[in-house]
Amino acid sequence: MNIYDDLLWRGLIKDFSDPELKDKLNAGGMTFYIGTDPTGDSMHIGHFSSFLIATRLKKAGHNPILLIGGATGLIGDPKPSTERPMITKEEVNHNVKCLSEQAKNIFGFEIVNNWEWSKDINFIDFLRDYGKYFSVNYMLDKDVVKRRIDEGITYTEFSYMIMQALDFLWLYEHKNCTMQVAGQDQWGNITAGIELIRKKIGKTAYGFTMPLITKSDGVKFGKTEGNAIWLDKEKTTPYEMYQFFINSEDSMVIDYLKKFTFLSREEIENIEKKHIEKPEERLAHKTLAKEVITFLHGKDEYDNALKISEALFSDKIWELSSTDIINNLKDIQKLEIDGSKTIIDVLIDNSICSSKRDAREMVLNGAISINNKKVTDVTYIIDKNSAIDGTVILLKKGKKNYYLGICK
RNA sequence: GGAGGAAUAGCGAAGUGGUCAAACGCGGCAGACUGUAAAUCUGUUCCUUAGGGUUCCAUAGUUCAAAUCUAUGUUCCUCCA
Repeated sequence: MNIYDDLLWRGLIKDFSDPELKDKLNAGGMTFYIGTDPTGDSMHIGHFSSFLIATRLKKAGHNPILLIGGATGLIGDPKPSTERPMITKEEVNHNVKCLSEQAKNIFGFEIVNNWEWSKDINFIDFLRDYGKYFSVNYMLDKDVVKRRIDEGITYTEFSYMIMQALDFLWLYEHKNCTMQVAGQDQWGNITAGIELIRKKIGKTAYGFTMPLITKSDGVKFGKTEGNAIWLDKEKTTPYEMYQFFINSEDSMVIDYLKKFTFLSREEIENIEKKHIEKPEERLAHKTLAKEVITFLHGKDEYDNALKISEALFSDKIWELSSTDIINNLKDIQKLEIDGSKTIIDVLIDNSICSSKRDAREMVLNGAISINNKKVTDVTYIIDKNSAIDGTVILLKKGKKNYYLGICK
């Protein structure tokens, strides 16, 4: 299967700048870029899917460049809802450094920073050399701007698309970069770049976007309990990531396999068949977790995540000794246990519950287990006596949240 | 610069002097059923030493009593120039 058909089958193509691009994609040999702004110090699962497209294209013989927006990150891409809070220059620099390193480790692409060519453009030149190519009418017609007309948009964010357009132009001129790939929310910015290149130097550039990955209710994919799933294993442990994927909705899991893994069409269709026959075995979920974690963190981390998950969710754990537990569960969240405390205090001190009222409610609801036994007594004392072998306390909140306490 | 309007819990949105810790919806969390899925049903969602305490943009006031009235300020929106 050629790359275009493969991307199409995986549902990774949303907007497409030019029908000609299809043949160009299949021919290979294009230099293209994919960008991200340094809004945080780690990429999350949302970046992952789009960067994987770059890997797919690379495998098809294209040449990827990764752009980190050290300049555009200082301005802020307009969100559909509200103005972004500005982040400090120090923070941006820090994030640029973290993201560059992370991207290099995971994907190994050439990395550029648009600060390099944006920093010396002065305001007058900006207006004369670039502003002149954009009519306000054209800019107002962009979806991101339109959606902000009622809410309000500052001149700063309004200007963002020009900055991104000049990135594309610069890369075209200096790196022979002829294509830009991004998420669907970037479509307006991509076309602005294509327009600028056409008007200013009379060349044709290309671009396409991938659709936003959502859950079945339309909510953006990639968050759990309000937190993003980060690619940095210090921020989201492989175990947490395993749990995230294993809990994917049945109705979406095949779609995720297409978008997050390199498995072939035959392999995925085969898994889909088994998934439909025996959904309770969750083969698709397990494969998804395995593929992604192995790609990001390697086989050892995956094996460990799998081992923890199987231990916690199969009751095998109760056959293990305290030493085994400590060695095997290194990724689950730790509890501070010193001396003896009531269960309420333990829940609050470890931010498992937000207040005493909340903690008491959890206990009374039967949501809290210590070493797999439900605790419904709010005065229950946690100390060595309640620990396995006098050292290990495994606390569970709800069905899926485990915490490990070690008594010394 | 001028004229109007708005600001309520994570979000949306009721409430226009006491019966308001503030209806309702969404979201979150938990329980039941399951397969660590979805759907459904139930409970819960400011803090608490369970007596109460602190809230409705901010500050100052009126009142026995303020989310609700007054003044000033802040922010946002609409229209006019």
